[in-house]
Amino acid sequence: MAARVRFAPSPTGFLHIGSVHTALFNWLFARHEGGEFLLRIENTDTSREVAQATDQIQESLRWLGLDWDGQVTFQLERMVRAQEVAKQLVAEEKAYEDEGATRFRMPDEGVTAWDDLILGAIEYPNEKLEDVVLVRSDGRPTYNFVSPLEDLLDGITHVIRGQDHVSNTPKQLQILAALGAELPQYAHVPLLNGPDGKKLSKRHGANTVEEFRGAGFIPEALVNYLALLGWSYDDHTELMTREELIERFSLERVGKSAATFDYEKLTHMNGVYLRALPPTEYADRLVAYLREQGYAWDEELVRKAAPLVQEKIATLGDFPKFARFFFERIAPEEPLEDGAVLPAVAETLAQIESFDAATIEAALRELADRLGLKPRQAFRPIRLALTGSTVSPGLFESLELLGREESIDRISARGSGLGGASGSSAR
RNA sequence: GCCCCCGUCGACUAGCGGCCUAGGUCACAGCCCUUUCAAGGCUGUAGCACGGGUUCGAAUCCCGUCGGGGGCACCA
Repeated sequence: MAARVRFAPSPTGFLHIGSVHTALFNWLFARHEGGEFLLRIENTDTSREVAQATDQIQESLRWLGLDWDGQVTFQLERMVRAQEVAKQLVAEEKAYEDEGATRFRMPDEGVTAWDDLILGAIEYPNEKLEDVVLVRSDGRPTYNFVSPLEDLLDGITHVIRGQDHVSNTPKQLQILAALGAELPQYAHVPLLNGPDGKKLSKRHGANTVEEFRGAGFIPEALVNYLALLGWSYDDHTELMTREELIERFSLERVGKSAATFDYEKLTHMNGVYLRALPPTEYADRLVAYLREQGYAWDEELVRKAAPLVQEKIATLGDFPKFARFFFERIAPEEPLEDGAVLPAVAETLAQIESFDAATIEAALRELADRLGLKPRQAFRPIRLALTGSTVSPGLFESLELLGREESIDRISARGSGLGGASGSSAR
């Protein structure tokens, strides 16, 4: 039988990165096995918020490239079916009515055991199993009942989920057994922690797919990084394409212990992916990102600036700060302690025949040499006057892009009203 | 409190009894390159939680301790 797995998020807000992690493992497993990856929404009502969250989840998965098979299913649609099954269980005396609710009769001797594909053999003493509520007194079935029931209905062969579900497993196993179901295999993947070892939360930084997207991470980097949390291919391979991940993924190589989400490593990897992009595609992504983020900067100028920053920034989100000076004048972040060279620079720039990076560089180096200045001494004030910062893209390329007139303007205007923005503004 | 799971550098991990004076990556430090910042190159700091066993031999197997996480709802 072909493998069939499912990702079953509850529609509460945005998709959390921890959920994405288990979704990814499900997806990689399904694709590797040539099986199916189902998307099931565990909704318990049909409010507007749920509808929005449902759309959001799908949008996030699409952005990540985690495509699912078949139609999205909703837990709520299975409510009546679940109630019927509960009645059947009562009729068979495997469950009983209790103050209006339906409870499952758990065995109180022996152990419930299963061979977890990741954790290995696990035994759970049945005496610790409570008679869980199957259906609430208001008629709504509970998670621990519907979830395994839906797995049965959907023909799920492998339940791949977070380790926070291991103690639910014996309960669900008992319910499934009472239903006469063929039991699925279970694989509990390690949880993700924040840098402080605690559960990943708001204060650790980006948390949801949307936040990572907004911060300028790109999906292939995020997917690659996430795959490496709790799974590894060998002792040295880290950069892998989507296809390589699918080809190499296996549950046998998934680790048992929780992993700490390291934003710095993700950022580094994102930079690696960004730099490896063909220039045109890099520009495309940058343009799309800036548009998404609400920047109204001139697209042609963004495309021209793109190659100047590609080698420099690790996330698309760094672009606005790093390259804003291309779009508006910026007051120097620190005083020009030695701006004496500037008039000579302006003059030089006015005189050179062609205003391209190579010519500019040659002329300015010659100027610095003539003034007996080291390159870094001579160029620092120029960079500051031009970009407002001591950190920027290549100086000569930036001058070329800015153009002769604007460059000279900025260099001459220093001290006199610099900071008055011109051109289009952001947000 | 009870139950379950986990425990290799600061972080992610390789290691499934001898190949380990423990390898790779991020971070960190130094050097090189360099118009700044990155990138890149080279070098380095840093780890088998602890204590008992088993074995000729243990990071690898067993037990205990300690530590961490998860769960114990008419939440999902």
